[in-house]
Amino acid sequence: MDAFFASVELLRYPQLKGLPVVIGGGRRREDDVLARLREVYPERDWSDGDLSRIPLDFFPRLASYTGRGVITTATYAARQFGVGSAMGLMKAAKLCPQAILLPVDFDEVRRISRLFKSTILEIAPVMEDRGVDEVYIDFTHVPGGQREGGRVLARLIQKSIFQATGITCSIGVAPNKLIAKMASEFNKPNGISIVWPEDLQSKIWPLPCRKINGVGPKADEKLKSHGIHTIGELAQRDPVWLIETFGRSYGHWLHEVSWGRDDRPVVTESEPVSMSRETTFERDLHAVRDRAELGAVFTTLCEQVAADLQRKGYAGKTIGIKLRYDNFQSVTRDVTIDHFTAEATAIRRHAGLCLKRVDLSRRIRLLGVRVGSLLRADEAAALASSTQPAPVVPLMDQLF
DNA sequence: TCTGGGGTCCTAGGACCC
DNA sequence: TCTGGGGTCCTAGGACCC
Repeated sequence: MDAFFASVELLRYPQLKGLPVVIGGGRRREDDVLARLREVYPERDWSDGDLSRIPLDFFPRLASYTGRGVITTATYAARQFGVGSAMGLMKAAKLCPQAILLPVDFDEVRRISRLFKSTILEIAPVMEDRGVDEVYIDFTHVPGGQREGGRVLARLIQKSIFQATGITCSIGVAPNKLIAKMASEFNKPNGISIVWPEDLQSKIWPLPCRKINGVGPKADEKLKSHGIHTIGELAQRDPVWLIETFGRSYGHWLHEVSWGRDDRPVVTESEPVSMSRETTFERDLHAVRDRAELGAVFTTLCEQVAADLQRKGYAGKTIGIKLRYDNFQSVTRDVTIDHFTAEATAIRRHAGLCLKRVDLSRRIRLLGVRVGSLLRADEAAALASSTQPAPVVPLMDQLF
């Protein structure tokens, strides 16, 4: 193996080990739980989230949940009941009513996430950010990165992350990102897996196709309908047939990944393409009957996107909205304007026009606002001053 | 038992220009 | 008036990921 890629996945809330706990729901009554716990048990250190000595009946049971949230993550004890990430909390309550429901502590997650990444960067500078709890690392040019197939370096990273955050992670090392990602799942929650090119048949081919990063529920269903369940079965299919069945690009890609081939580099820097804010209402709203409420939420979303853009230093020129109706069908509308903006009023104005182009007679469960075609704010400003004539001073301003 | 929020990328048709 | 091909941009929807 001449290149070594590692996929590192951080595992949250290890201190809840053994308890059936489900985390999720967000922004609801349960948000108060941690605050209440801090009040009731002020002597305890809540920064490490150690809940093991608190009476269980103190916590809200999942069975009493009535909202619309989904599970962010669940302990292994809760997963035994079939609950897991992205599952609706109402469904989870049926499967495991005794589970304890905790809100997500977003600030804490962000803090740990930053610590996790900065710790890795000190050891291995070629790192790709894949979200709050996941990164790819290129070990190839890290001194000692190839000793024992990468295991020595992986061990050092794992140990350093644990010292910095108190949280465990699993690491997969392989010749490319695709295999490294799959390898990182072999030895959860605190393992290291090395997969060599010659391990393809024994370790990768027996896996279900769904384990491939990029094969989701739809593609998996279609593969199954053709009798393809494992990656090995996929690898045996004629690439021409795959292209005919799944399209030129996706079909070719399926063939390549089934043979463990992936030459994507680890990307250390990237510019955002869009920024958005969206919200699902507690109950479905109607454009006419709930006009005031909808209007207020809409304005808030526009202000939030504008604030996000300004804080991060970007401006965009494609402004759009997203609606989800009560039947879960989504529609989007967007418009591209002739200049870059990060202003809430401008976003609100153009998004408002987009809103007029969709069916507003049906009940709405979600509303979102998006700004795309982003450019760094300084570049956008330079562009504006170089391409536009001197700004026209409005008549009223000239007069007064 | 209905399914969060924040993203990226791909596809496909149509407009428009050369 | 009909007929080209290529390239780019815009828009809408959808799959997928964390």
